[in-house]
Amino acid sequence: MTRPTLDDVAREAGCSAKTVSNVVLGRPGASAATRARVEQAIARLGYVADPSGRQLASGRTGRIAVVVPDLHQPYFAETAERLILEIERAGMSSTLVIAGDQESELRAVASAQDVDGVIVCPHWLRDDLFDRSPPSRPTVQLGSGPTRVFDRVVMGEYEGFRRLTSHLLGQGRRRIALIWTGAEGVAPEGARYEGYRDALEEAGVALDPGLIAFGSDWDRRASGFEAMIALLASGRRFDAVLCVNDAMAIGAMRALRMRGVRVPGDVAVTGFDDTVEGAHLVPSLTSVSPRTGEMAATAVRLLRERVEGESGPPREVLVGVDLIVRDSG
Amino acid sequence: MTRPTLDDVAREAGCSAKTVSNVVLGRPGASAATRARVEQAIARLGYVADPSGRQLASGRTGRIAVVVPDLHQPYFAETAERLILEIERAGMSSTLVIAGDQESELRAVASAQDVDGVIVCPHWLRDDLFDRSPPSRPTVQLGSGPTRVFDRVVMGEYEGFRRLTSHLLGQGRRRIALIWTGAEGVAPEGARYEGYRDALEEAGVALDPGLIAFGSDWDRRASGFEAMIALLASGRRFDAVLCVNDAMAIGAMRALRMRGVRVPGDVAVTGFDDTVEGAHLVPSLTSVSPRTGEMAATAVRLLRERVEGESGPPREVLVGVDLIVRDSG
DNA sequence: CTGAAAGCGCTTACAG
DNA sequence: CTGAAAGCGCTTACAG
Repeated sequence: MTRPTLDDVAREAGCSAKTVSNVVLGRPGASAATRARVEQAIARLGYVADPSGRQLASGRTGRIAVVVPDLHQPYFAETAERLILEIERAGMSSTLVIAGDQESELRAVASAQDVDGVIVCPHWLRDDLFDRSPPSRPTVQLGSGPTRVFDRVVMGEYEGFRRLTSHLLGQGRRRIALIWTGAEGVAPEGARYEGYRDALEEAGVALDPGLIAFGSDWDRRASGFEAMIALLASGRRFDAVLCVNDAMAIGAMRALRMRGVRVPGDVAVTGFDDTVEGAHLVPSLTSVSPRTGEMAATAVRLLRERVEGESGPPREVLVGVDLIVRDSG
Repeated sequence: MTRPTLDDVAREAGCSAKTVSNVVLGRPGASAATRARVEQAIARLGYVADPSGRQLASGRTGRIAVVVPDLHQPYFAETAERLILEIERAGMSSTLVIAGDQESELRAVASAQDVDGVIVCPHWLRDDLFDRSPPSRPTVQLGSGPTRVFDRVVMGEYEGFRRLTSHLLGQGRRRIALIWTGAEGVAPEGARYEGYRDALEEAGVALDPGLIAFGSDWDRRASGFEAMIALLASGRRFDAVLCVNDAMAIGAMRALRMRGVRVPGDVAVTGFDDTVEGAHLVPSLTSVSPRTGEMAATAVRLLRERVEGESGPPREVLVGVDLIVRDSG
């Protein structure tokens, strides 16, 4: 009553193990008649290939590691879900690594074990970390980040922020605040910021640095709340606020509601990520949707190519975004 | 420049592979001197054991499958996160399976491959499904569900609902509605319902079946919304609503806000699960916290015992809950 | 198109 | 306390 092995099937079918292996792997090298005999034997014995033997012999695990900083923030949960389903669709399995700090995030990439490759949604990684501990497996990065050593799938952050800003300007709003992640006083930079800046410039509206508020990002919702409280306390007037992501927008809306500011009447609020949570808020959150399905599929494709031996320099694929106008602005 | 193997280490240390294996596995059977030589050799060569060889030889993968219906509902995302971190703490790795329908949920349990055991948060499973396809690996169930074939870790659902109901009664509320999951007209049953019923009975308040509203549960938030719209449309008076979980409470609050009903002034609202999302709502959601950390740790412990050979009938561990009173009721 | 044999990198009785 | 050998269940050149 022990599990049947490849040899059992071979004996049952009257052929060699090699032939059974060929049939199981769907390879050529088996006449139709032999193939049929093997398939019958497999069905009769209820044979299922043992992954351990296969892994040891082939050097492939058929498994991909997905690395995210956490699962309690909707963006990462939804991204992980997309990736896992996409990996399964590709006939592989996955292992989800939750890397809650820089050390574990680095280890997940530099010491990946028991997987053919890694897809990482980075939070703390920087290029220089890999000088001493290079990735142990082919690695693809999903989402923005400061690293340039892997293949990258990036979302249209510039495009998204530019379109959000233009959309608010189109409503006649002129005092458009920005809720940003990072230390107070460190000037914003990067694609999202440039999209905001360029849209204002195009409309001839001066960018007021006093309208930029910072959240510390230990928790996205909490830091959006914190940033908005600070912005309100500053006494500056504003009629819209662009938040760097949905989670911070949710925190910001909470602060506005507590202070009795009406959304979108007094202030329009926008997010970025198009999370389910934002869609269910009242008022529902205007946001930018990053086409996460396409991003996940692209990340899996790039990684599989690397696993198959693709060398060459790091590649970058830019995936488009969609503006999702809802009730908040 | 190929990876060093156990034999390389043995040669370097001047001993047999078996001894190296003993040292790596932290087993007795190696003098202090030998152990030191082996450890030096390991460090010198940068040896890391290959999981494939280990798996094939030992019959153990060191990996546990975690099965959830999805990751975009906060309860499942947070539960998966807890489990994965707990599994890692136990020195094992995990593979997260997202089973979006009954067939894949059953397959994840009945045809688990390449793992030592399975922890499932069931959504569609029923006992009779396992008559024909029994679990292929030791399996533990986390959360309530209609199955009795595995070890189960269940939360204090009865206690939680009873305490929530008593809490609302203590505020003087008497018309306490219930937002439930399931088909219209199918009488509610189970621990949560009994907690509600018994608390009302204890207070001498008659249970009004007209105050029970049903959501179809294809999406929790959406079905909470749907159920509340129907309840409001029924014209029945109520001053509180107990929702079967946080996600449905979030949908219900959205409906109340849309209709201009004040929370908690006109109607108190409570959830169940204590999700981060509920805590960030305005007004923040009163809920019951299931001690998810303890549940996850218990599930992992039970499963490891089964993997180690524990036989015996299915066990059940009841984990307590905490009442979390916030602003919504 | 198919076979017999070697080998992937470990662990595990079996000896001593 | 340690060694030599067999074996886990596959795949992969090598032959024919």
